[in-house]
Amino acid sequence: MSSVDPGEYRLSFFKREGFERKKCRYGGEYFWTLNQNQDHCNDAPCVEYYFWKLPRRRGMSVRDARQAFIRFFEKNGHQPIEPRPVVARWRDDLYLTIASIVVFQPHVTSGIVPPPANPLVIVQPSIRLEDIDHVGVTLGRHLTSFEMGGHHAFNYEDKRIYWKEETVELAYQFFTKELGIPPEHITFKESWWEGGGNAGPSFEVTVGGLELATLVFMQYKITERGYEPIPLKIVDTGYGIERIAWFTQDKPTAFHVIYAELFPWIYKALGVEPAPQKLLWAAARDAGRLDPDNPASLRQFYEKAALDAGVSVKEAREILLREAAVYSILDHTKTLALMLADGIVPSNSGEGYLARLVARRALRLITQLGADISLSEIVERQAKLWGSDYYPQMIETMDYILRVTSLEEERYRRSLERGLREIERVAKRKTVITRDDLITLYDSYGLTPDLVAEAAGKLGLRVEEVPHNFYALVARRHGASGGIGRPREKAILPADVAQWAKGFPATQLLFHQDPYMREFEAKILGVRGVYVVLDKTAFYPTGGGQLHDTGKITVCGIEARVVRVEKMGDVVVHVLDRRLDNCEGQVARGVIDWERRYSLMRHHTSVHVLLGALRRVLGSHIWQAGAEKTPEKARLDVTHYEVPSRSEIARIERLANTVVSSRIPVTVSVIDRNSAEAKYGMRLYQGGVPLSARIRVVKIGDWDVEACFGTHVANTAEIGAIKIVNVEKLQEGVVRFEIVAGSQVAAYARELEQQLEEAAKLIGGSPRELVRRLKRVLDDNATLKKKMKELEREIAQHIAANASSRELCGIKVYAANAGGFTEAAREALRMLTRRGKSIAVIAYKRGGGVAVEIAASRDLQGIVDLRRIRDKLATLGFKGGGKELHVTFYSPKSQDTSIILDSLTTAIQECGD
RNA sequence: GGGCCGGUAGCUCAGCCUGGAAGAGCGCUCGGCUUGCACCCGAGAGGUCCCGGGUUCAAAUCCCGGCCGGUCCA
Repeated sequence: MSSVDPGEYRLSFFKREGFERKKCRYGGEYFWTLNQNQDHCNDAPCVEYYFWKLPRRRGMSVRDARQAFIRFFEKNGHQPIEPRPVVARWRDDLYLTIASIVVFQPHVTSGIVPPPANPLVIVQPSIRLEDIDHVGVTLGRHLTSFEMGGHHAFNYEDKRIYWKEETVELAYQFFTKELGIPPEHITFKESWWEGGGNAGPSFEVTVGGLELATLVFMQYKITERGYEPIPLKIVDTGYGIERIAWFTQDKPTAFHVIYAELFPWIYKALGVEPAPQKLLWAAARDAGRLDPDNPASLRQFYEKAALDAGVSVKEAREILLREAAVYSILDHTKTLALMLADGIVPSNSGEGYLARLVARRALRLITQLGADISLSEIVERQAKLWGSDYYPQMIETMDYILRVTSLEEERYRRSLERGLREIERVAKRKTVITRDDLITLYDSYGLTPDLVAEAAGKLGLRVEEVPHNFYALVARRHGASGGIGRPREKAILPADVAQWAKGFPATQLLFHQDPYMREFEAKILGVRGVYVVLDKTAFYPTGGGQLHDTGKITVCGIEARVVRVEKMGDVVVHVLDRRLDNCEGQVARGVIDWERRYSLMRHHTSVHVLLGALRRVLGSHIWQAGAEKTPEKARLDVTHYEVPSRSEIARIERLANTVVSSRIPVTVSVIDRNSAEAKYGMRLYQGGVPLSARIRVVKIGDWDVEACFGTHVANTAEIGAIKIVNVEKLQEGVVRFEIVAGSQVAAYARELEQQLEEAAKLIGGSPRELVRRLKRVLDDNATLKKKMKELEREIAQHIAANASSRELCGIKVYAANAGGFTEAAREALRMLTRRGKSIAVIAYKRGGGVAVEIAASRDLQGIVDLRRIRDKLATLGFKGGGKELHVTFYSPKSQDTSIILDSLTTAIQECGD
């Protein structure tokens, strides 16, 4: 922000109440206050925390603060809205809900969908992991999960709700009346907010050194030309619920307030002695000024706390870091419980990785403290605590939460073991662990430098000093990112065609009016080569994971095949196998390939049925991660933490088929988005979120309901049958189910039959006897293998026994020809050199030529060097080499082996000592 | 989605850097010792060195591609 018009912040509210605009003597920001003597902005890092000294309402818990917030704004004309999950599944550019406004982006903020209420109030659990390293160290300024209270107003050009004046006044009323803060202690600091392509002026509301709220006025769009006003002006406020609770209590850190119920217990569970109150308070007052990224600031922080508390700096640092670890564990376990309760499956990519990251951090901290408690035990406490407060889903999904947490613990334990073995391996080779080693150990095994140092110390290894920018160095190894967020669909039509198609009115979708329509007549609106746009169509375009229809279009005496159908916005584009020039304006007759379409419909409905079955058998964390329906089969990728067992798969299949035989009607309705969400929740959005005010809802009785564009059968009975034909792990946290339905079940069975028959034919016998025959063949194979081995051994013995031998300088020299028995040759070499003082030469055929392998008994180590006969063999056309006691040579020409053997023994004699 | 690490006996792994006769411990089988045991002693069986290609006289080892797992990061 370079030059904001000061007028943006000049409110008549300030004038009326007597606020003055001043400039902070430290940070230089402008702020508004009633206190004529105030010369600072009242915000960290310009002042230390002193809110404990202010008169104010006392003793609010997080729950109290949340309720007070909602009730105050409800009283002032706002409608309370239920919070959304912390997993932002409706966003393709974000994994987690990081603020209350995220709930309304992009559908409401873009103006397409009206807000569920206006104005509204919401307390939205939010997760931000950017500052995860600072959690605890700053004694409460940073949290990975927090509740963001927001009162939002959406001002349309023709409908104004409220804007800056009312927003600031509401905040002022809330803080003075609800929290009892003396007006002269409230500071409104001028600021500028940007995010998600929008921008606007904002006020930060600070009291006693603590920022309690931010009031944002979204009014610009950020473009290449700069800021442009947007028609929809949005009041976006964020009140820190946890901070408000902390503010009202005389507690040194936010954690003492948020986790009051867990407090004595967590120290005992972790085996940590709580920090002395004096030190804690000394640190707490100064914590607002701490810049945890700055080593100098950290040093000062500990020095000051030590001085104030009268302890050594070393002691202060140790105690406070241990405290920070306890706080972080509290923070991370709550965040993990939140993530898991909303259905995240930990994995190595996507939002799953974020859950694993949080779990890993907590586990490492537990390890660091040397505590003897399982992560799941702490997570269970958190889930019980918060589940009975604002997050009932934690209770509902408790089994899943605990199951997955202990799986993560197990995983952590295993990779820790793996890493420690790696350190041992390094220890064998060298005595110092370098910085590069540290980075590799962290990057490949997840071992943090302190864990390495501890393990290395035990092994007597020296560890190089950890670079201050360690994590930056790790990041540097990872190079450029592959793009943020979830992958987007790529272009399917040539750019010029896509552009052309946009010029037509929305195509009337006959397949939605009647999915059973096979033939129709429509007017040709436009033709561009093989691309055709009609005023209405029964041809389904690829979308929602369902493949397009095929068929034919007859017009002006031409019959053309429809080979592909795509959707560009609201316009359906038919791709033909020939050009339809000069047919524009004519009425065309379309006929779709019904077999294909019906198969697609059955598969599509089957996928919805399957999803319902998966949720019931595997749990409510099951979300669609991808789907594709073709005429041959359908596949559904879902989030799950392991490949389901055979019995689970059987249960899923049985349940799905029960739904088929229950003859459940499939109903489709296009309804207002807010009421659909209110009725069915986020579950609706399995295959992505359409950006529209009304959504198409496909409902299968009480079994499943999804927002869906596809064509469906009218009753589950039409599916006929569902067969799961394949289940596999697609990637960590995602399992793929492949199914066939309807007549494809028969096709699948026929294919299996054919395979059985083919196998039976190969093996001899009928399909019925296949298993029995196969067992026999495998047994035979094993016996044969064994016999072969014995035979090789016997041949080896034979070769060894028949080897010519002569004695040279007290060393026996054997020579033999092994023909084509390579393995036997090796074995014979071993036999002949086992007794000592012996050398064996064996020739055998290999490829088109002849190989010679020479070995000496181990007791000749240092006495003979077989490599010295290399020159001699080279004259015979051999190449090769080896070690002192074992050499191999090869000649591509077939040679008389007896001559070679003879000359070799001579050579050995010549070389012999 | 990308970087890094890994895949060798039923299990846990060594060997790979520096190419040259496939290894250890546990488990298994048999024998001995023992009233019994997570005891001890001896012998033995057990291998697609992940898959495919390349380099080489020679590849578990080096190079390329793929599959699978781990880990860090988007």
